[in-house]
Amino acid sequence: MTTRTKKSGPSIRANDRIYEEVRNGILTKRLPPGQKITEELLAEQFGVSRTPVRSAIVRLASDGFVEITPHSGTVVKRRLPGEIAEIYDVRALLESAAAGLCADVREAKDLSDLEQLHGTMEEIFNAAMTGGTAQIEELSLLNKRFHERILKSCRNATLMESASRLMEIGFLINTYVTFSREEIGRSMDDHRKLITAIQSRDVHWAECVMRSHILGARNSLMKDRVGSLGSDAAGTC
Amino acid sequence: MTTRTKKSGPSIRANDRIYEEVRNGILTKRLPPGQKITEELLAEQFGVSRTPVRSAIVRLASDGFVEITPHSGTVVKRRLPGEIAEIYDVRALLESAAAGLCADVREAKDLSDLEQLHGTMEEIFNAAMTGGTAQIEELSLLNKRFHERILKSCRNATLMESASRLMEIGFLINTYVTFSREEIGRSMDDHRKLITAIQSRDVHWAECVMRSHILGARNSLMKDRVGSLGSDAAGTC
DNA sequence: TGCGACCTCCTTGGATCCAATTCTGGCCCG
DNA sequence: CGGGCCAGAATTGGATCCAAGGAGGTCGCA
Repeated sequence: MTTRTKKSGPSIRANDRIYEEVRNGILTKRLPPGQKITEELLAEQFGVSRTPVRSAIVRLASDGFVEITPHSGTVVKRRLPGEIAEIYDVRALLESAAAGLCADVREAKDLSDLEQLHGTMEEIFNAAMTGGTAQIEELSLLNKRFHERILKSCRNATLMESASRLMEIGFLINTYVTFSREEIGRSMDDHRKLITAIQSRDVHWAECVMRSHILGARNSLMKDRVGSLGSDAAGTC
Repeated sequence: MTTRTKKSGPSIRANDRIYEEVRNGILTKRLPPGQKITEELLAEQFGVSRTPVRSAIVRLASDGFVEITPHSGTVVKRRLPGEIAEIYDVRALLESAAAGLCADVREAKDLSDLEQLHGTMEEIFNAAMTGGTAQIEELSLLNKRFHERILKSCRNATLMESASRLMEIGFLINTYVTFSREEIGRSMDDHRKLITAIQSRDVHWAECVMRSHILGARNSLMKDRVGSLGSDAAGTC
């Protein structure tokens, strides 16, 4: 995770802009793993010198998005397939704990936010079911927000940060992996149950649902098939 | 965590040297929280230009050791007291899982390494008991190695990395916090039990011992007292 | 023809200079 | 006497230039 430097007011460092942009490119797979990144080229594309580009690349490397080999070059980091399972295992650990804590404190604002996020997701999903084209990217984003909202509500910034970090790297892998419509439906059911568990302050239930939710996604990802929905379904967890 | 750039052979980048050195200074509290860091000064101290210093600082910021405010300066990051509890809570989660996994696979090399580390710690501790001056720093380092060894043996690099990251930040806080001789003794008992649990492949026991071990340390740290041993005892977990 | 050494080009690492911004201290005015 | 404003100094951000190291191609030799 990057300790973001405070961007106060109108002064945006080229540094930050480039970091953000390139990171985005990597997450959306516009810059695929193994893609070579040259400072010169980026500098040209952004209309700046190599200096801010270098800063951005150093940060990207520090955050695990790219890999620098001295005097040779920088490439978008390749992730081994096994890492997917690892990441999801750790996410299951951290996020189930977060869900439990969230159920324990159960603040009204947390619940209403989760309800709203889930409601929007259901709308989009149902629209897709009734013939509309699935806004998969939108669903994926909302899903991420849902998980992040639970992490935030556990009142442990360290836990939140550790898990967020893993989520981002995870998305870096599974964005193009497809899930079936059934799997997405099950995922949304999980979210529903999660909200209910938190609502009823059932710490243990919340933990178990979250763990099951994430390990389920892990299992789906492990049997790398192409999915029965479209060709562009996105991660469900 | 920093994705360390491969330092192949004899070519060491000034970049890396400075990062390592400053990070070390922060961990040993030679550079206390809130300490201002100027590129110019560091450059002078290391006999290089500001360029590699800037790279190092960017990495340090990315790894959460310092905080950059644009055009203003860089300071060693201050950690709120509450973060200690947070970090130990998450460590308890991650490392107990690692201990369980370690007990599950139970490879001979893992056990012998742990035995050896523990043996050395006992020697130093006993020497201190019989009148010798306690090598607190040495004990602290061995303790860190012990925990890292368990993390390594769980065969999940992601888990290891997440936990290591937290351990380092933790040491950043509690290096000067003192533990009593009794507490250090209890901590070593925990390690002993941990080895036994792993030896007998008792996954659940290993998990519980580790969790208790870390939460115990968390509790000790929370009642920030000065301790009954010397004035320089170090973290026990 | 295959292997190895060398050489050139490409890319990054570091140094230095200039620009932009923010902080500080002093001064003026109310 | 206090607060706000302005200017200078200090410090970081960015640009450009030069150096160092590595990868790939080519030529020569066995």
